[in-house]
Amino acid sequence: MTEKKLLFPIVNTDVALFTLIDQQLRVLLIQRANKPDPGGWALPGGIIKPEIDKSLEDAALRMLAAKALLRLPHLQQVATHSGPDRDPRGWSVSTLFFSLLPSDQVPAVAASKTEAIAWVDPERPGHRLGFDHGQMLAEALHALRDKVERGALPLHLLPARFTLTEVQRACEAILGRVIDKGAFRRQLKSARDLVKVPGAFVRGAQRPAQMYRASAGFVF
Amino acid sequence: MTEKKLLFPIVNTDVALFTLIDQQLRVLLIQRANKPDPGGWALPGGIIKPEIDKSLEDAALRMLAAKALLRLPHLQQVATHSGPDRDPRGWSVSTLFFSLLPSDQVPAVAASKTEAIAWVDPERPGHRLGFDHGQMLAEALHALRDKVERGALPLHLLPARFTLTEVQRACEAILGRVIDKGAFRRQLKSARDLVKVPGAFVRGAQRPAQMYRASAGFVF
DNA sequence: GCAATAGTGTCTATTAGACAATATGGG
DNA sequence: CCCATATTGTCTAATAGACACTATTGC
Repeated sequence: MTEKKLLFPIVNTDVALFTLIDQQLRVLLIQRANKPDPGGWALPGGIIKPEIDKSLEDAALRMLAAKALLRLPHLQQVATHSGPDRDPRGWSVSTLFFSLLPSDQVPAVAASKTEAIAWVDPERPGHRLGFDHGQMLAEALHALRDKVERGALPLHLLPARFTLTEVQRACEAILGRVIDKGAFRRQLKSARDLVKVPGAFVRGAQRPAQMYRASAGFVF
Repeated sequence: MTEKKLLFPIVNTDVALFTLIDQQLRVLLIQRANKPDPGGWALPGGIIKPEIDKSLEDAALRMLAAKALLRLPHLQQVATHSGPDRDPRGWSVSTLFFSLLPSDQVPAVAASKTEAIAWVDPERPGHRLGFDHGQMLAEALHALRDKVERGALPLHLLPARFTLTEVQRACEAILGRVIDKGAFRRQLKSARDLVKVPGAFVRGAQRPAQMYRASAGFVF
C-alpha cells in the first residue's frame, strides 16, 4: 500500500458501543472490509464528511445509524487521540465516544454484507484490535465505569420499563463487582432519575417487583 | 472577508492556562492579531502543523512555548468541539486543554509585539470571547474544579517548595470556597503526593511552617 | 409450607465538617 | 505577654458496607 502524507489531518470518530447480553457487559467490534487493515477488528467509526456532518457527534451517530438502523439515546465524549503514526493513511485525529445500547435492541445491530460484527467482553476482546483501538477501548471502559461509580445510572442499557434489581445488575455488569442491595437501593431513593410506573410488575414464580422508568429530564 | 469552505476540517487546539495571582485564580487570554476576528479576545491556541507536531498535545505546547518561553509541566484534555460554523474559516475541530502555571512563573508569560495578553478571572472574563471560547472557558474551569474536588492537588500552581497552607489556598482559589483546615490536612496525610523538605520554614512574624515538595511520581 | 426474589431495617466503621485547643515563632 | 499562623485533637452528623429480617408471589 502506498502511504501518502496528507496536507491536512484525517478527522474521524470511533465509538465504543456497550450493551448487556445475558447480563454481561459487551462492546461492539466490527471486522473492517475497507482499505486500511482489511480483515482487522476495530471499534466502529470512520472519517467524517464535512459536507453532511454538523459535528463530530453527528458524524459518529451517522456512521452507527448506517450500521445499526437505530438512533442512540446519547453519546459521551471520552478523549481525542492524534498523531502521525496511529493511522497508516497519515496524520490523524480521532475523537472517541462511548454509548449505551438498550439490551432489547441488540438484534437491531446486524452485520452488513461486507463487515462482520462481534459483541465481546470489553476486558478481554478476544480479537486483536487494529490502530490504537485497544487502548481506546480501555479508556472508554474506564470512562463508563468512572461515571457509574460516581452515581450515574446506566438506564440506557435497559428497556423502557425496568425493575430496581435490573438497574443493580446493569451497574454490577459495568463495574465488575457485586453491589450490596440495601446500600444500592438507599442511593436510588435520593435519585431523581427514576419514576415509578403505577401498575406493572411480575416476572416469575416469586414476589413481583415494582417497575420504573427513566424520569422525563433524565440525562446519563 | 471571503469565506472559503475547505475540503478538510481545520484542526486546532486551545488552552485554558490557569495560574494564581495574589492568591486568585486567573486564566490567560490573548488579543488576536491575525485574520479571523482580529482584536478579539480568545484562549491561546491555533491551527496545528502536521509537519512538525507529533500530537495535539505537542501542538498546544508548541504554541504556548512560543508565547511564554516555558515548558508546561502538564496538559489535560477537556473536550473536542467541532462544527461548520464555530470558526469563520470553515468546518473545524478544536481540542481544548487546560494547564496550570506556577505562580512564580507568571512573569515569563509576556505579550508579543502583536498580541496583548490578559490574566482574567475565569468566572468573569471581562472581555467578550470570540468563537465558542466563552463556553470553552467554562468547561475548562469545570474540569479543573471537578478534578480538585475529587482530591487532586494542584501543586503545579505552586513554586517548587510550598507549605500546606499554600496548597489549601490554591484549592480554595480554584473551588471558590473556604475549606476547613482540619479536614483538609487530614486528607493530605493519606496523600502520597507530598514530601516533607527537612529543613526549610519561616515566612513572617509567626510560627514557621513545614515546607513540602511534590513527590517524585506526582502526576496531577 | 417451600423456593425465590422484592423490599426494608439495623448495626458499625469510616469520613467530612465544625470547631476547639495547643504550639511556636517575632515583637 | 500578645499576635498571628501552624498543627493537632475532639465531637458529631452523615454515609457506606455488611447482613439480617420481613413480604409476596407461584407451586
